[in-house]
Amino acid sequence: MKVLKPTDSELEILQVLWEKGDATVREVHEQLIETKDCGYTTTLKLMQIMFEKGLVLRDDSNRTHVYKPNVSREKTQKQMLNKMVDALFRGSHTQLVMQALGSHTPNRQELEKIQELLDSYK
Amino acid sequence: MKVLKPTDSELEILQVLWEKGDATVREVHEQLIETKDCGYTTTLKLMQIMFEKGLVLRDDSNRTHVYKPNVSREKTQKQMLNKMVDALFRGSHTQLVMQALGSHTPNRQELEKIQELLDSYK
DNA sequence: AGCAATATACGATTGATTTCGTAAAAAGAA
DNA sequence: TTCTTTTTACGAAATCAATCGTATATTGCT
Repeated sequence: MKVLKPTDSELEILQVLWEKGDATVREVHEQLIETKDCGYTTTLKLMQIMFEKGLVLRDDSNRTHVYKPNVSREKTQKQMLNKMVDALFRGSHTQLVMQALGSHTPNRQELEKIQELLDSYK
Repeated sequence: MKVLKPTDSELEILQVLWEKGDATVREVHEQLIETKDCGYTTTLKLMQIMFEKGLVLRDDSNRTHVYKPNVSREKTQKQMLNKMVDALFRGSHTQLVMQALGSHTPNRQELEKIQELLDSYK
């Protein structure tokens, strides 16, 4: 399986699809224009390209096509995290963890979750 | 100050400059071709563009210009980390930390470092 | 002085990303 | 049926990223 690297715009669309499970172009677009400014056909075109790339699946048995993700959130997270670790943290995951923890203080609940995972490694 | 988002190639060059402190195009290029394949003028052009963007400074008082970073590694890390948290982790730094920890087991020393930071939050 | 090596400048190309306009088909309303 | 709305398809423009070729200047060597 080849590695697919979603672009920024594609990630925005994947976000919506991951949240909803599946969605039409209209639904995705309505969500997108909350935070960015572009026309309907732009969203459509992007999703068509994503389909060609295999990033999403679509059901075109009805006039209004329904799209759903063909890459998992977790896998994409891992992939892009690894890329970032290589490009910015000299390959050290731990450095990235330290930086992420350092720039944002977790609340009590989050602390516990992290502690749990940490303990499982000891 | 405007947010500058280095491209992948620019990050590769910044890596070298961060390591060395400063460097000529030749020095950067020699390092780059260890891992990627491109011509000297390509590296030169990229560094010139980075200068125009303000990503690097350069001393052109001598024929051979000397470049140095104009953005810190740390700040760039934070910036791109935040972007990634927004784009992929629903804004949750903790989610990113969990994912990073989960996909790569830290060794004893790293565990301690993380534990220390964690403790400082309790 | 003449030649080779090295440096910068700059334009051009290629490919990917993002955007939009327009056309055509389908569905729905008057 | 006729008009409007919604949808997909498609092509094209605009921008950016990455690459290279060529020209020109400078340095250093013979």
